Amino acid sequence: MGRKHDATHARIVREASRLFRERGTEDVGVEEVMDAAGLTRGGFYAHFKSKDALVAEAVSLGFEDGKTNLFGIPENEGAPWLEHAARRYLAESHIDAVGDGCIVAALGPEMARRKGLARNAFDRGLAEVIDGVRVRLGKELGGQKPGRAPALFASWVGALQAARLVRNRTAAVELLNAARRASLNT
Amino acid sequence: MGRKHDATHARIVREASRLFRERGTEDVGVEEVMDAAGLTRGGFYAHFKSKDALVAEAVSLGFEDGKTNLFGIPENEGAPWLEHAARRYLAESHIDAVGDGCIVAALGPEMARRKGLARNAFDRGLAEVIDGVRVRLGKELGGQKPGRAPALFASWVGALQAARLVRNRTAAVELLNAARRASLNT
DNA sequence: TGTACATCAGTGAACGCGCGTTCACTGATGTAC
DNA sequence: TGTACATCAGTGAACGCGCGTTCACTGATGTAC
Repeated sequence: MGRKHDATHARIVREASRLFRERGTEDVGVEEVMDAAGLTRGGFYAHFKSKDALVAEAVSLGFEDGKTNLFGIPENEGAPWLEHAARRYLAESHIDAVGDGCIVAALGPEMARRKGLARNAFDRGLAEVIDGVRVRLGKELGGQKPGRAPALFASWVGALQAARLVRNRTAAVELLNAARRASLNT
Repeated sequence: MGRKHDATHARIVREASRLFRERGTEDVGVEEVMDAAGLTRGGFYAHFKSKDALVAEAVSLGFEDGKTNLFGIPENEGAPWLEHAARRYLAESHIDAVGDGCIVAALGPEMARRKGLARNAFDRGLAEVIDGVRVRLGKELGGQKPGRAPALFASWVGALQAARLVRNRTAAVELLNAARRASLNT
């Protein structure tokens, strides 16, 4: 279990996380993930106990990406966190960046049906994201409306999913903008 | 193509629509759908050209269910449509009623990745639902805020998905209530 | 510095298995006279 | 009303194929003396 092993492991997880977000966990097989990492199918089980274990790690990485995007925003900026985060999450570029985008928007319903390691990893990640939103929202609103965080984040997820379903790009961007305005009012 | 054929066809589509919403279109096979309809695998292709064709019909039926739930509300009641619809869509019972519930919340992201007949049926259904929301909202708000409908519906979808992901039932119901309150304010 | 051996990281072929799809067949229902 | 035939609706076995998983093997790297 040397450095090379760890680096390869991380590469597999990163490719898997991207592919799963782009096309779902059922449509992407072990071989395709290993191909993307520049390896062959057989080596997979030297790194993961099962595909479920890979999905779990890929999900956790997805949440790390998500937390970076949501919370990795300069705190000492003029505008409040909520405005920054809403603008970033509901950006037009997020419509296309499926593989690097929010894992809840990409895999939420599919994870809700799932059991095992992957589901556990998803539960943990989602709780962390919502807690993060709650904390930052609480600071800005001075402790009022503590229960807003989960529904607020959920409205962003729904908006992004809908924007990806709407074929008309202008309508999709308008939808994101309307969701952002609704988030900032109140 | 007699009456019996049509009745069987409808039964297959209904069972398929329920199973797909409950467990996704990839995890549910042709055999399981036929089993649920009390038939054997072989008869499937006397009814559908392909599994994709079945998914398309199941999706359309799902949207018919959804439109009935959203718009089949007595118009001559005291409270406005928006309040009725939000209360119904964001009801606690909708968390559990996956197979009979909103098909956008169940299959949205998976449909966004799809092509073919099923995707076309989904696009058509979603556009009809959003148009319906727009019309009813326009009547009540007297033509102001015409662009709110898509983001409003999307926020409901996101809230329902999130409520299904949250393991704590109390927190899930609070999330739905917060989403409802946010929909009614503004 | 060189040699011998152990461990590591990955290869490539093979395994069951379940899937979507096809097809020859069968029993039931409907129609013609 | 009865008989002969055609059509209908569904059966059950079989087909390729791709999947997750296993495993014997190999070349490269590291370690001991």
